[in-house]
Amino acid sequence: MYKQLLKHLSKDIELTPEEEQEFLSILEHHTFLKKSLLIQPGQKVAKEYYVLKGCLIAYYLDKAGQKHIIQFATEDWWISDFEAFFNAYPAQLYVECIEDSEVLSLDISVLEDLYFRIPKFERFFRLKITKAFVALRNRILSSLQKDSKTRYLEFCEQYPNLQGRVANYHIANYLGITPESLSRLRKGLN
Amino acid sequence: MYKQLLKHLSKDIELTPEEEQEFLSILEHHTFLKKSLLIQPGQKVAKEYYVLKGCLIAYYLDKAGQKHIIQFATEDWWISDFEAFFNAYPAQLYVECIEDSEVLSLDISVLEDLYFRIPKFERFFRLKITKAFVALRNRILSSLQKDSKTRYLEFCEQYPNLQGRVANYHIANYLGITPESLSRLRKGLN
DNA sequence: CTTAAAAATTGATGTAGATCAATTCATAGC
DNA sequence: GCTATGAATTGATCTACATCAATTTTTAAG
Repeated sequence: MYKQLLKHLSKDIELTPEEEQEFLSILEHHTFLKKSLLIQPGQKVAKEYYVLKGCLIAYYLDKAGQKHIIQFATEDWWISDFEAFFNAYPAQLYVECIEDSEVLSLDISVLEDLYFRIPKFERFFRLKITKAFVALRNRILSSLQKDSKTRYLEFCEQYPNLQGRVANYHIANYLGITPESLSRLRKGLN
Repeated sequence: MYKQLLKHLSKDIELTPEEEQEFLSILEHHTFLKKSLLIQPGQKVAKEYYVLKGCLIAYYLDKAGQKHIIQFATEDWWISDFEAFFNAYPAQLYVECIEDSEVLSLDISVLEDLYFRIPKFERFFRLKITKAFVALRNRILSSLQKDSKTRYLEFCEQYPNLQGRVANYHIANYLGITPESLSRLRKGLN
C-alpha cells in the first residue's frame, strides 16, 4: 500500500525498517470526495498532505477576495499550508479535491517532534521544500515572460497527466488569464 | 562583527557558544564592488551567501535570453542558487551587486557536512527556505492580480529601505513591466 | 565646471488579453 | 431519454501596457 511513499522517501534519505514503520505509524489515511475541502481558512491544525490518488488544487485568496490557483497536486505530491508553520496569516489557503482522492495526512506538531528524534526527516522535508521553491521560482520566471501561449504549452508539458482531468477554467485561473482567452489561445494551436 | 548574524540564527535555533564558533569558522568574508557578480552561470561551486552590507540582485535568464530580477537582497538576507543543490540547471542565475557590498559565503559541501554533525543547522535552513517559499508564493499571488499599480505599491511597502537605492528600471524588471510604464504609473500616484 | 553616458520621462501608436453578452456544448439528475 | 446547470466557445468592444522614438534629467569621469 505505502510502497510508493517509501520509495519516494528513499530517493532522499535512507531509513531503517524501524524508522520507516515509525513514519508510517504517524500518518492518517483519508478519502475525500470530489469538491470537498482539505484545508480552509480558520482551520486550527496545520497538516502536511500526501496525495495517494486523485487530484487536489491549492487556491489562495488575494486581498480582493479572488481565488487564485497556485498549485495542482496529483499522485505522489505533497501539499501543505506553510504559512501555518509560522502562525502568520496574510494569505488564505483553500485546498480542494477536484477528483475523489485518497490522501495521507501528517500533523505538523507530530512532525516537529519527529524531526527532533530523527533528523533525517528534517532533511527530507528541507529537500522537498527546496525543490518546491525552485519549481515556484520557475513559475515566476515564466509569468514574467508574459506570453500566455508559451505558458500554456509549458503547463501542458509540466502536467501531462492532467489533460482532461482539470477543467479549462481552472487551468486559465492557474495561468492568470480568463477562460475566454484560454479558449481562443487553444483554438490558435491547431 | 557577526553579532547580527548570530542574533539572526538565534531566532530559529539555540546554539552553544562552541556551535556558534564552529559556524562562524566555516564562513568566508568577501567584499564586492558595485556591478560585480557573485554568482554566474557555469560556476563550479554552489554557495550560500549572507548579506552583511549593501544590496544584491538575483537575476534569472529565461529561454529567450532575457534577464529577469527575481529577488533583491539587502542586509541580513540569505541568497543562493538552489538549483545547484540538485545539479539541475534549467534556469541560469546571476547574482549582481548594485552597491558595494560585504558578504559572507558558505560552501554547500561544507554546509552539508555541518548538517550531519549538527542537525540544528539543517533545521535553520529548512525554516529559512520555508519562509522564502512563502514570500515567493505571495509574489505569485500578487502577479496574478495583475494590476501593476497595486504591485508597485506592495513592492514599496515590502522593501521600504530600497527607496532610491535601486534603479527604477530594476524595479520595473522585477515587477515585470517596462521602465516607461513604471514611470507613468509613478506619475499617476501624485 | 564640462562633457559623455546612463536613466528617466514624455508622446504616439499598436496589441494581447480583459470584459460583457450571447450561443453552443457537455454533464448529471430525474 | 429529457431537462437543467455548468463549461466552453464565439463575437464585439475596451483598456492596460508594450513598443518605438525623442527629449530631458541625472550621474560619473576627466
